[in-house]
Amino acid sequence: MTHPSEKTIGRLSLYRRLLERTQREGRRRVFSHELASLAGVTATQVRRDLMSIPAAGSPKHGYEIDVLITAIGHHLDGPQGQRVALVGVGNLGRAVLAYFFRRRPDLEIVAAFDVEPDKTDRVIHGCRTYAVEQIEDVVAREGISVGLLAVPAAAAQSATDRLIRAGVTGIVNFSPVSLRVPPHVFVEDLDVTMALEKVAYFARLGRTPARAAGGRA
Amino acid sequence: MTHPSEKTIGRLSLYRRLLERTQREGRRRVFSHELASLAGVTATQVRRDLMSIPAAGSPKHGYEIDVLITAIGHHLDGPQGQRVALVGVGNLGRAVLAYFFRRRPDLEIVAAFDVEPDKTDRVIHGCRTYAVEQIEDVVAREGISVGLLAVPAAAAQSATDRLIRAGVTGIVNFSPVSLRVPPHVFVEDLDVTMALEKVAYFARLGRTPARAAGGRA
DNA sequence: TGTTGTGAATCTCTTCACAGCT
DNA sequence: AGCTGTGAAGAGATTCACAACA
Repeated sequence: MTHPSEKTIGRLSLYRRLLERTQREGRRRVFSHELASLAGVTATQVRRDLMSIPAAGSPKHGYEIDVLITAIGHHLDGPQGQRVALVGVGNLGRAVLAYFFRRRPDLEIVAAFDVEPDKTDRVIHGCRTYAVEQIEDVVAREGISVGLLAVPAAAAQSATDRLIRAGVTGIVNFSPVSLRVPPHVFVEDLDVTMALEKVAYFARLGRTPARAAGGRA
Repeated sequence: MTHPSEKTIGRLSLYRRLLERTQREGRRRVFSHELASLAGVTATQVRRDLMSIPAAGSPKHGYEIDVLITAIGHHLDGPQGQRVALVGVGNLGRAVLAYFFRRRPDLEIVAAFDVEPDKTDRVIHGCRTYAVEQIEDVVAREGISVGLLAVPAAAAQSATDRLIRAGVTGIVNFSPVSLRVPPHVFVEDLDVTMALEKVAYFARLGRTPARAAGGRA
């Protein structure tokens, strides 16, 4: 029972959402092969991931959904939630704001930043917007630990530096550049261009790269 | 010299963009350790990836940037480009349209679809929009092979089915559900919720999962 | 019988180590 | 000396195979 790997953490996040949906449909229990089918992975993979929680199921009835959701939350979520800042209030930034508005109260986007004056000092989807020069002050004052970076490539590194100076230790990076960060800061890249080129490549080849299609990456 | 893996394909796409930028800055040659530094990976990784092209460098001067860009393009790109369809013209869809407008002529978004009548039969960032019922007709007629899915979770599977019926063999999926697709269709998930939860987890732990921070995933 | 939990085997990817080149 | 190209080793992730259980 070692620490869950990055891949496992990602899948646990996915399992939780699938379980919440399954629960809303009225189900109380699931088998590993059912959850696996929803997630597009193997049943063994699901059980292996759940070992790291750890969550116990019964060979007769599978896993209790509410127990599983609680157990996953106990490992994924902090004890008192985490606050998030968004940098870049363009189309993508607004899409992210709209998506997370009131969706995850324990991962709330509490401040957004932009360079353009007509996008600052406003409230968009419940989120106050500021000028990028205020990142250090506001992020530190609000106790924000996570940053969402939705700015053009040229502005990405300086925004990153500001976030890290203010105490952020994790960044979701939508911009198509590799960020330079100190070793204690975790970066997850969501690179649309890379994704599109990869998909175009395998779409053209008409084959999937050595794994069953439809599975999560 | 086997087929490049999915990870390698993603990195080659990244290298190409970094090389194009380096070239615009006036450079003619790079060493593997320079490209590695820009990409956030090791020099050995870069050379290993370039082996699959294959691209040859000289121990004296490194790699010729224009040769490298051509060689990568020769493997990543199809001979006559590929056409892309977008489903979902909300905030996210418009962000994607704006980003790719005239950026990659060989991967052009030539049609967009939405359910809402006020978003259809228009031209947004040079892209014609249609009703989702027209997906089969338009995608087949335009010879589109790649789909970008930016719709709410509830609409994702039916949009996927339409795209696949019309001949699409690769999908970039922004929606937080696992798509059911036949084995010949490649899906790449860009799941913002999963990314945010993963980042929040490692931000809280203050450690990076068994690799140097700042590298690409 | 059908499922969970898990050691062992397998597979994939990354890094090491170094020969060969200029 | 410093780099490229690459076989081999190492690390990590997934799958196999099966004991234990209800």
